[in-house]
Parts: sequence; C-alpha cells; structure tokens
Amino acid sequence: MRISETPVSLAEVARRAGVSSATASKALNGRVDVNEATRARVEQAARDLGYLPNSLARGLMGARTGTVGVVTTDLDGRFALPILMGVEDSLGIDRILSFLCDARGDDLREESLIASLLARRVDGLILVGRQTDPRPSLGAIPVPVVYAYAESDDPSDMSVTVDNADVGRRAARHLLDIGRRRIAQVAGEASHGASRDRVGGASSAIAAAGLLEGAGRVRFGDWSEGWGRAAAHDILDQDGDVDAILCGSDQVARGVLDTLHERRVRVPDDVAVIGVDNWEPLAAHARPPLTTVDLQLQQLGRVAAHRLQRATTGEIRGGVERLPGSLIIRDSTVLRR
Amino acid sequence: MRISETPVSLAEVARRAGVSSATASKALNGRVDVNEATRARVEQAARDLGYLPNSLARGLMGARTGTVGVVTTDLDGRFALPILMGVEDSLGIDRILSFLCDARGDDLREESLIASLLARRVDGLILVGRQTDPRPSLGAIPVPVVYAYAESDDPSDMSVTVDNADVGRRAARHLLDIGRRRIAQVAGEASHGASRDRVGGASSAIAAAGLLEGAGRVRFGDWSEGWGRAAAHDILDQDGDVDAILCGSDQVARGVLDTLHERRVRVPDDVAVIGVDNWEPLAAHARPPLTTVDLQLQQLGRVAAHRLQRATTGEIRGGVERLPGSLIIRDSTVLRR
DNA sequence: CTGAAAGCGCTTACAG
DNA sequence: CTGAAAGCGCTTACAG
Repeated sequence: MRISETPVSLAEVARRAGVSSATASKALNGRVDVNEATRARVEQAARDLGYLPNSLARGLMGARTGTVGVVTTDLDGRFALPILMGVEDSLGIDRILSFLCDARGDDLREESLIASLLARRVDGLILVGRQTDPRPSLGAIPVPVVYAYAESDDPSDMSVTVDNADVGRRAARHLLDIGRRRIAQVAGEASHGASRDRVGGASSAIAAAGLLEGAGRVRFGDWSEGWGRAAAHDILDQDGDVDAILCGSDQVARGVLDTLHERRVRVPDDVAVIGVDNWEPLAAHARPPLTTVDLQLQQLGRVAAHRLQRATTGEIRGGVERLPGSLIIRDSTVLRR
Repeated sequence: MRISETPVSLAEVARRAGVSSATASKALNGRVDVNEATRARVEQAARDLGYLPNSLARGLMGARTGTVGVVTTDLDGRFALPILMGVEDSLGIDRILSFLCDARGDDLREESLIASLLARRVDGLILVGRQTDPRPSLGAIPVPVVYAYAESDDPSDMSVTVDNADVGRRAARHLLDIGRRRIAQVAGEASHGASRDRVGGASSAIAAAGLLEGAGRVRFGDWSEGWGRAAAHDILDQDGDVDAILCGSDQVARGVLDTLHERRVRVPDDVAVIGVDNWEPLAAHARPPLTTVDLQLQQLGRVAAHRLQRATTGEIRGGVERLPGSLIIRDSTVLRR
C-alpha cells in the first residue's frame, strides 16, 4: 500500500479520474449504481494518489465514526490486556479502532475521559474494571456502554464478567476427579468478591461430594506469593493430612509450591496444587508446572465488544453475563506422560 | 459534569444564549474579543445543555485532531503497558487521546492499521516494538512517527529505546561495589541484541575493574526460569567459586534463586543475584526479594510522546535516544536493616 | 449511470 | 464586540 506523504482529498481523486466527487464517493464505497469502467478508473486514481478517505468527514455525516472508547483503571495489572485483545479481535481491527485510556483509579479522571471520548463521538464505550466487584453505573449517556470484568451496579446495564463461583467449582471438581479427598483452600483477599465467590463455588462442590468434613480450613489472606508460602506452612502444621491445596490465584499457588518443595512434600504425589488465572509466565514455569483455571479474559473482551456492537446497531439488551473458567491441567495435579 | 443523553450542537447552545454560533464558538474557546457577560451566558447555556463540542468537526477544520496512534506488537507482553502509561502521562490524557492497536507481529496487519489510523487523521504515530532490535522504517508518511523500544533501522527517524549496555554496566558495577569479585553471567537469548548488549556492558565494567579473569563464563540461553535453574546448576558444578550471578532478566534470576535455594547456597551471603526488568510481581516477591535493574519503560513512553509532540509542532529532530536503567536494590544482593 | 447541491458541526477571516 | 458567510472533506437525496 502506497501512502501519500500529504493527505489527498476525494476531490483530487475525482479530478484525476475525470468524474465528480459524488461519483468518486459512490465508486469507492462499492455502491451498485456505478459503471464498472468508471469505478475502475476511480479506484486506480485513488491508488495512484495514495488516497486515504478522511474518516472525520465521514463521521461528521452522522453515521458511525468507527471508534470505541475503552476506559480501564487497571492498565498496570494483568487483567486489562487480554480483555483489550479480545475487544480488538471482535471489533475487527481495521474497521473499528479503539481509544484506550487509563483512569488510574481516579473517578474525576474517569469522568473527564468519558467526556473527552464522547466529544470524539465514539460509537460506544467499554469500561474495564480492576476487580470483579460491581462498580457505579454511568447512567444514561448518548452511546451504549458495556461494563467488563467489573459489572455495573445497575442490573439493567450491559455487563460481562467472570463467573467466579464456576471458577472455584471447576478447580474443586478437578481435585475431586483425581481422587483427592482432603482439600484445603488458600484464598485471596477476603474483601474481594472474586475471592469469596471462588471459595463459595469450591466449597459447594466439595460439600456436594460429601467431603466438607475432611476438608481443611479456608484461609483468606492476600494475592501474594508470600501469603501462599505462609499459608502452606500453616496447613502442614495444622491440617497435616491434606492431599490437595486449592489456591485463589497463581501467585498464591507459587508460594504454596515453594513451601511444599522446601518441606519435601511431593507435588502432586502427596499434595496436588491448583491455582487460578493461568498467568502463563508464572504458571507454566512453576515447578512443577501449575494446573490452574483460566479466566478466559480474552473471550470476555470478545463478548463485551460483541454486545457493544449489537447495541450500536439497535438491539439493546441489558443484563449481566458471567463467563465460565477453563481448566488447564499441568503437572501440579496430574503427572503427564 | 452533566452529559446530555443526545448530542447537543453549538447552534443549540448559541440559540439558548441568544448569540450566533460564531460568537458562541469564540466564547467557549476563550478568545479575547468577547464580552465577558456574553461569554458567561454562553458558558452557562453550554453547561445547561450538557454540551460536548464535536471534535470531528473541529478536526476537519485542519488543525490538530488531538489523537495519536500507538501501534504495538507486544500487547500480551509486559513491555508495551508501562510504555503506554508513559505515553498517556505525557500526552495529557484529556487533551490527546490515543488509539491503541496491536499488529500481533503481522506486517500486513501493521500496514493496514497504519492506513486506518492515517484515515482518522491522527496527529502522530508511536510504534512500540517487542524487542530492542531495530525494525524497518516506515519511510515518509504524512505525520511524525516515533519508534519506541525497537528503534528504526533508519537513523534519521526518531527512536527512543533502552540503553542495554548501560543496564548491564549498572548491574555489574553494583556487584563490584558490594565487593563481589567472581561474577558469572546468565544471559537471555543470544539472538536478541538486548541480551548481547547487556552482557557487553557488564563485561566491560568487570574488565575495567581488572576482574574479567576471575569472572565465570557467560552463558546464553533463553529468558525463562527453567533456563535460570539449569544455568545455576551448571555454574555451581563448573565455576564453583562464584560470589555473584548477573542474570539477563528477572525470570532467569528467579530460576537461579530457586536452584541456589535448593542447593543450600545462601543469598546474598555466599552468592549475590541480580536481575533485569524490575518486573514487580516476580522480583519483589522472590525469596529473597530480587535486586534488579529497572528498564524505566514508563519514562521511555513519556520521552517518546514528548518527542512526538515536539515534532508535531514543528521542531523535527531525528536520531536514536537510549535511556539508562535504574538500579533497584533488594535483599538478593544487600541485606537491608 | 452521473453530477450539482445541500448539509454534517465546527472555525475563521472579514464586515459591520 | 458580534454575526453572516465560506469552507474543512465527505455523503446523500434528488434531478437529469
């Protein structure tokens, strides 16, 4: 693709092709009522000149602008990224471009960002939260909004988030499936809904198997390796006979693995360990590689963008959608090969 | 800030204030030749109506559009993010918004993305690479371009990247400063310039101290924990008497720490360990917490955006700018308190 | 099938 | 200090 060094207008293309701008516009936009020879001439002229239609002008005409705004508050975290990629997947990158802005956890900044995006006449907004706990709704604004990861507190808004109970359930079921019976849980921060919901899902699966008695205590802490290390020591000292540890995140699981390794507990032979996140650099290179529940954030991004697009074209449907996790089996629960 | 549910035009604001659109425009844009009472009335009307100026229309008028395109090929990696945040810092988020697009390592996709961005009349482009090795220049296009992280292969383009030799040098000097004399290096991939340049910088610092003799071999591998573990075993077996290990990345360093811990080598007493990246979740929670050289990527993003802005306003200056690293001291080299 | 005209929402000389 | 007019680069009825 040749790109002209200075912008070329439709009028110039039309002139070179010997037609009016109206005809040039129709030819380039694939309208049917254009002579094929004319269309070819216009297209050739556009190519020769390195023409790139000014999408601001097009956007002014009232149709779509072909842009969406993605506002995150978690750019530095690891959640926004995969979601963003999913959004891109689903928007079709060269039709719709997205403005990415980070509110950095500041509500005023978020407000002014949104105003700024609306001034640019984005076709819609995706708000990506940093925790799965609900966030305040934006209320009524001129374009559709999808809340991703953190759902809106107004159930009539469109929200897409992770089904944390399902995530916990899948982790627990896997441990049960491989025959574990005494399952301890090392959860993340008790103040996070994600943490509580995962524990809830796991515990109900364990209870359904009639094993809640045999299970170790649930320990809440934070999301760090350090917490995982400390909790594992505590488990070995207090709940001595566990045969599996279900962790609230891969980071916690890494800490747990560390302690087990240090205390010569064999994984998975003596104790199976499972995490949540499937944060590759941490999980895949753990020793042994870590079984975990993937949050499918990229898929979450795809679904969010897809809902936004449907809303843009008219069919507005509110409601929260919760996406399931996906089990990724590695050596920390089942020795492969 | 009140936002109208349907877009409001300048004409409506003008009507409500009882003036012409021209006057309303001037009043809202802070031009001087407007009666203060009139200005107040217009501003009040704008507020009442929840007016948000249509920036497409403004962009059409030829001035700046207040948007830049950021094209990355490393969205999933950890380098693009901090750079992006730096870009945002420096653009001043509610004046200039950035389109973020991921080319996903596909040259054709990159090309079509850039065309798409130019069609939206961005004021400039920042191209973020995934490795520091030079990438092909885009050549002449209608807007200024800054190459970030991966410099352009055309030295007259504007590039901002990491000074990897400096990074290696800082790591080595720190080890020398704390009295280490037999320093082994576990480098990343030999095919990456980043890897070779860090080794180059470190080796020259070690040589300058007259200690290249005493140093262990340089081992190239990849950027993983697994490589760090293997290399550390090899070092203990072959170069038995090292008192420091300089690693090409934090991941490698984590692997090295693992092996040292397993073989009961005390860190930092017997062997000091240093990484590169300052990838917080990995480095800060290592055991012991890892001393490392921060790549200052956010600063890199700031510098890139700042150069872009200067270029936009006229003063175009090509050339490569290499930013130094910054030493972050933790317990793996110096026991604090 | 083609083109002249109007209009999208602003801003900018230019008169008054 | 204020406003009528032209124009930015497109697209869209509407004639022809």
